[in-house]
Amino acid sequence: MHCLGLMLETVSQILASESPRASITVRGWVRTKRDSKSCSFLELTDGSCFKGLQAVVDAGLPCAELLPRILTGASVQVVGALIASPAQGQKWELQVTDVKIFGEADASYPLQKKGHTPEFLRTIAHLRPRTNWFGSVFRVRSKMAFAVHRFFQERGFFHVHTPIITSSDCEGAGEMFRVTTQKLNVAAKPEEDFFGRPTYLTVSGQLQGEAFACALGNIYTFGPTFRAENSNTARHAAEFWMIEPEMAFSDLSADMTLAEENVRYLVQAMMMECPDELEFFNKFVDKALITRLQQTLDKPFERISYTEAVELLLKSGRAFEHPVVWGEGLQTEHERFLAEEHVQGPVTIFNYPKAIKPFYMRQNDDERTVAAMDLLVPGIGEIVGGSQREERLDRLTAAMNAQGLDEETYRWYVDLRRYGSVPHAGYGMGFERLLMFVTGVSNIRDVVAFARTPGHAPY
RNA sequence: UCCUGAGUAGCUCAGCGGUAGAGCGGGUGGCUGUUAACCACUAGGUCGUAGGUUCGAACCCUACCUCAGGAGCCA
Repeated sequence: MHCLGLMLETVSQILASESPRASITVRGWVRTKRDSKSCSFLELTDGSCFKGLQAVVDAGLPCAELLPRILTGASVQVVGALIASPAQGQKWELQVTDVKIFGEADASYPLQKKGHTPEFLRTIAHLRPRTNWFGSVFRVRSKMAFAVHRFFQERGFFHVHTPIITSSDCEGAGEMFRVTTQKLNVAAKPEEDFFGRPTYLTVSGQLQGEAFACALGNIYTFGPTFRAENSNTARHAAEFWMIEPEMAFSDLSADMTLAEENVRYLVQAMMMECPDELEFFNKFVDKALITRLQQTLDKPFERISYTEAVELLLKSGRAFEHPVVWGEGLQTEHERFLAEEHVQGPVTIFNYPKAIKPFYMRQNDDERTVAAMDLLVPGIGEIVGGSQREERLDRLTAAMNAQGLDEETYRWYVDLRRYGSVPHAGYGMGFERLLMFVTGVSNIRDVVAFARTPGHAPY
């Protein structure tokens, strides 16, 4: 029936045509059909770009008999001539000579030509990429993932594949998912389990990343991470992707600079490489999106020390729900004030109190703070968290003891300080949070293909 | 996990003690080089689940489930 051996031009390529074409073939899905007396208009999309191709089927053609079976959602092949469209609304259209149906879609197809809420579309995550909205999100996601690699590769960073299954938690960055082959309801005997010890899905590739930075110089990881936290917010998922560079012979200042450049590079990539999607998001998702992204590029990012930030918050005269106290973590409302009102743009907070940060962060000379940094962006909050790592053996082991960590588990990590230790620094950037920032999408579930959240993994 | 709000037709919602409603979407007919077309007709519902109050519950009460917004935790 259909010859599928040929790689056809995509709708994206066809719409970029310079001149009319005698005969082309297009395969895709019908987004809408509009019938007229003399002809029918099919809006075809193959997923390759935001815009669809209008195919015009003359009512007199033999293949027009198929039209009653071609409803919204049907998959078809159309052959015809690409001509300049005589009507407003599109540059090109296809004057159809032949139509074939791959698969019909009946009236129960949920994506009828009508606006749908993101909440409803979440319940049909297997079909939602066929919508304008989610098609755009996932094209952007792909472009951004490639841009992440480009950013680091252009700077000579090596991509390291750190393990997904691990036996070391990253200082309890979050609750972990246990990985086991043991049957339920037997007494847990980790020494008899598959790996002979308790293992988990990784919460971060940082510790292993440090090992490779202390060998290859500058490295990055970019892969899935898992948190079993019972977090029910629009900004948390149980499975998410994290970008984690680690630089040898580097300090907090260089770390902050890299993070800032990284965010700007990806914002720039969004604006240069996804113009149709950007315009769509700006119109239907977040009307301030383009303005905000442009400001991100125009203005240097600000940096404020934690201590300064606390002073700013205290001086603001704001009645915060949570009191501002030096030594406590910054609450969401505090971070929002700093990024959205004080700076009105991305801002990096650095040198946090030692007591609220994990053991591996480098102690500052003041003995009260560590060389940690969080990059906050308006609307989302923390998008990057990083630090200079403690490279001094005695300081590191002291911090581990103070936080009650098992030396044996971290022996290999401590070895990095025992043999040829170097100052080094790195950070973690939440890929989904970055996507939320560049698309204006306000719920993390809507930038993940099949989102995993507490009580929810239906695919 | 906590606080608040919401679950009624395929979708978005109205109805808030007395016979189940609208718009969109679907079907049929009409009109039209159409752009989320338009006009007429039509089909479509255990009112989230389980109890309770009442002569009578979509509506009031209780529990649970799901979703959303906010908080905590974080990326």
